[in-house]
Amino acid sequence: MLTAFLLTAFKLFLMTLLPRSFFSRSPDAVARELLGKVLVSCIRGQRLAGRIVEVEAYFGKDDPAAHSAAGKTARNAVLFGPPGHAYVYFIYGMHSCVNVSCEPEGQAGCVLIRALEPLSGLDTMARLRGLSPAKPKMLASGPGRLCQALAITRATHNGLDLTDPASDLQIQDDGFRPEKITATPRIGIRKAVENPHRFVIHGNTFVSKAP
DNA sequence: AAGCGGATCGTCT
DNA sequence: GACGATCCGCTTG
Repeated sequence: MLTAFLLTAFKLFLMTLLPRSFFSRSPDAVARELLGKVLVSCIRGQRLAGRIVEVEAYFGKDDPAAHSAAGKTARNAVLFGPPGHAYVYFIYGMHSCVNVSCEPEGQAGCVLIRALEPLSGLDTMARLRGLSPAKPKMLASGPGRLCQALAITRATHNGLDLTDPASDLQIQDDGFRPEKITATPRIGIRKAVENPHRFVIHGNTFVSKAP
């Protein structure tokens, strides 16, 4: 009991918030290095957290599949702002998906977070997902699922600064480093289908789809 | 195990 | 007025 408490305290102590400079780079580089980091959502004082195990890179220039391909609009404006902010969009009439803006201000690259390995707050995640009992792989394996599990919506989270210590949505580093990363084509798009800009932690069972 | 279609609505043409 | 960076349940094999 005491040991568990000390381990938890030590782990929290080791947690660091990723700085804005981390995100002010190419989406490919940010995507790869986001694997293994921890996405944290604080909802009504509770900490819902999961390790990022699957991501996709989208580019501000020369990427027909990106939401920013046709230029800046009210919907995608966050992508053209400073790096390290949440771009949350609503899709198919019922799902939310969350991205992190990358590259310097004015360039619209981003990384779509596609799957988490749940770490804390699993009971609440299951309730938010409408699942009982909680099957861990059903909680946050998929971009729509993870937003539902962490209560992320466009109305509440779009534009949040993920590098702000006071933010209710953060990305933290707990020291975990993936042993091997696999690159595959991106999922669910119809343009630029071939380019391998989807990255997963090799062998992780919480990815949304087998490689 | 894999494939199909319905649900559902904000955004841009 | 069409479509989409999805999910789920149902069907078939």
